[in-house]
Amino acid sequence: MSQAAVVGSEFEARYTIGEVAERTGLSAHTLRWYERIGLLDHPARSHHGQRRFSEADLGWLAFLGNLRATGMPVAAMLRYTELVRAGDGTRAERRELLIAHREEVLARIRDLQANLLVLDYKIDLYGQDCQ
Amino acid sequence: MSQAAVVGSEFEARYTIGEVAERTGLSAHTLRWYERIGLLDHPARSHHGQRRFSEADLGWLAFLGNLRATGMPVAAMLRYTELVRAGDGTRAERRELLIAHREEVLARIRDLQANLLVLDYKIDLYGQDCQ
DNA sequence: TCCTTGCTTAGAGTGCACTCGAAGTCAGTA
DNA sequence: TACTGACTTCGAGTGCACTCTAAGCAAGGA
Repeated sequence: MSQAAVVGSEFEARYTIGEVAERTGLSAHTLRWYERIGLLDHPARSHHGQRRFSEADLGWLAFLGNLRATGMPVAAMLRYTELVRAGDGTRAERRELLIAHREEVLARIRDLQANLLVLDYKIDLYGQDCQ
Repeated sequence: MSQAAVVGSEFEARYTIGEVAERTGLSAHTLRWYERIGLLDHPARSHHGQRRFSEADLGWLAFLGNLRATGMPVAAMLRYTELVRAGDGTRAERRELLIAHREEVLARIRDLQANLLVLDYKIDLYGQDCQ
């Protein structure tokens, strides 16, 4: 990590794309792609034109990571991002979107667990020695 | 469902591809594709050359459905299928394969639950009215 | 007779989420 | 001086799991 990253506020822009790639597990290509499609605000630039991401950018990427890890499609993440950009008037709608997504994730977990039972049963059968 | 489906043994072949499609939720196209790539044994044929699936075929498809629903890639399902075809000598290996898969699924569930906590937190924040 | 459902092969198309390549430039570091 | 890593556009490629089309034919039911 760069020395410049040791101090500073949430909005101070200091991480290079390479550093952010390492921290988030996304590739530099993907970060630029996120920016291009609108998932990510255009980050600050250094005086040489290189991207410099802030703590706030990292936080946003981490949240996108949560959505992604729970299987939200990019199109829905984009919708959410646009609501955030649209300001406080969209808070209720954002909340509903997250709640609907949570329901889907819960349903997926239940589904996985149900299917897991069948797997367990099959594994048990193999543990004995018929069929 | 056809009348012919009312009685008969596990190995009696009686379901048309359309009936199987309806029962499994897979399309007729996909069923033929499964057969072509080796996920499914060639089913019996009627005297006119049409596929006639047995109860046993349906059972196998249901099990494949479990694997699929837990996110097993087709390549791994194929590996498992080949082990089944190879006979009883592969039972230990099949069991290990299923156990390894179960571990992955459990890990995925844990991961979903962890990410869900963040979502819950965010939803809570929206429930109040800051940030 | 017409409609539905089935059959065949081989290949193309779909949707998602990246992922990479080309091709050239620029800045900082060892 | 050489190397590394950043920059640009933008289109093509990847991998997965289907999904469909074409084109023509056959059987069964209303």
